Amino acid sequence: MYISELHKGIESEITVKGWVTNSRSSKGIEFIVLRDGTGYLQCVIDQNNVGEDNYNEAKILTQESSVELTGKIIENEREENGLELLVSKLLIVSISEEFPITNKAHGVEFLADKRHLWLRSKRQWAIMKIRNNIIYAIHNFFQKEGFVQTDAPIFTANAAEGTTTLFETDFYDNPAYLTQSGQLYGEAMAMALNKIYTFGPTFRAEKSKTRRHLAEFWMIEPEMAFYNNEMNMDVIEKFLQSVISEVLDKSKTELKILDRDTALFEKIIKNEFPRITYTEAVKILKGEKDVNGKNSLTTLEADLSDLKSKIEELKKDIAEREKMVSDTNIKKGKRNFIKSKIGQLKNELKSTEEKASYIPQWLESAKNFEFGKDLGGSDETVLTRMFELPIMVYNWPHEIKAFYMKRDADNPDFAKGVDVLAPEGYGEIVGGGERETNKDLLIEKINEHGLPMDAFEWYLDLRRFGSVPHAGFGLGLERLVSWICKTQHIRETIPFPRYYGRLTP
RNA sequence: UCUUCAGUAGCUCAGUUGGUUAGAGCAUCUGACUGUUAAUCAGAGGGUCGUAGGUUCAAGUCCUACCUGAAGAGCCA
Repeated sequence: MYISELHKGIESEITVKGWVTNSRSSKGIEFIVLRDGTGYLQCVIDQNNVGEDNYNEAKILTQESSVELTGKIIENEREENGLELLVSKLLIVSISEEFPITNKAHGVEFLADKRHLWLRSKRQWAIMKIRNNIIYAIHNFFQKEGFVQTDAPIFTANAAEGTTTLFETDFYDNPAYLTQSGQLYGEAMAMALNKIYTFGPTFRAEKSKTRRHLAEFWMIEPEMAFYNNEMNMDVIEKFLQSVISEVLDKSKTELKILDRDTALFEKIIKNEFPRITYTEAVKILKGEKDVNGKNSLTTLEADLSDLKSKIEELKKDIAEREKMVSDTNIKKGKRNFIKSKIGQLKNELKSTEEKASYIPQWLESAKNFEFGKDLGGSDETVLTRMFELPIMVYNWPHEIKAFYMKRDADNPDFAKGVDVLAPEGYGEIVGGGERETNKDLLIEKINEHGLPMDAFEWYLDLRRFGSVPHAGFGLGLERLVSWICKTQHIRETIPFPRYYGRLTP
């Protein structure tokens, strides 16, 4: 029986198969926390119940040893899931060698090296389950809305946007690149199937070293025929609300394990997202325009002074606890507990100081933002800080957007693109817009970007044969997972992350 | 690519102004304990201080270069 189904078997005799994730012992009694991939369960091995042979076997169980345990399921309020297994029989499947990942703290590099084992830990388990639910919710939404899922190729002859670095491979003695977007192919398929979406891996060879970047990530790219950018934004909003609402519903346990506050999500699924133009966004960023009485520059300054007082508090707290540790009368266990708390506080202090040190730079960068430029990571953080919900920034200067973005006839300097910025500093999770339908403008743009025209002949065909207005967007799956799970780094959101400097395991 | 910080036991870290034989917790092993929740208690083993040079009577500690990692910027989803 799977641990997730045990509530059906209370008071009955069942067998669970899994791995020992933690064990504690006392004389004549062993407590084992078993995980089977579907959940966690405390199992009690009492010498009086299992007999001496089984009990002696239980004593040699190491972390991650695999076992089959038979016994009676009983209710126990002290446990997280309210259940406990009174073991009557123990069968060892395999005794594990010393497991490198313990229940204590580990550094990021060590965990990344041991990713294949790290995935077994509770937090990673919860993230992977949420990732799965997000993927399911995405398909669910599009399928219900009548979209057809199609696939774009991974090998491509050239760049879609030309600006970013590509991974080059050898394709039968010719250079080929790993795709950085399936969008152009999505457009072709939308002309054949109307509303479509692609769901596949994409690759960017940028040497980005931030907590928001991966070299290999999964992207969802819907494309809709006969849609303009306003309709596109409506879809994005409905889509994100639908996914979040489904995750809220299905991933309660996992969100709790991650200690994720879901109040924000409740608001998101009930309220329209603010839509602001790039021009407005710049004004807000520079502090020239307030949002609900809030000014970006003063908000940032207030954040800074909050951080500073937090730093003082932490320092005081640490000093007090260090005094407690130096007391010789204190019990060893208590002292270790305080020591580990001090370690935690020191880490918190370090990251708070780091954060505080960046704010003045962010302030400068916000104040001096040059109209016409793309929003940087810090600008996005400042901007989203002004709103509670995700925000949609639309109508961007056409020069900083891709060649296929539709020019706004009323404001020729702008293109009908839209970016969705996630709250809490998670940045851009969606980028999209309406596509250019004017073939001559497209040709002009392709030349401007210095792209090889012959590689885009097929794309221009889409404008030659029954061209229609159409729009779409791209969602970075890992960015969404990262935000929903509130992870420290995007590398926790994919089973085996690939990023600058990381190719194994 | 740039800026800042870091690299000491299997893991997480401490190591004061350069000064005796390099320290703790966890993990491992041995023992104690009949309801533990990161269990606790007693004991044991475990080190090329990232690498290479240099300064010095003396370097984990100071200097230089390189390697690796982290955070941020740039670029982006």
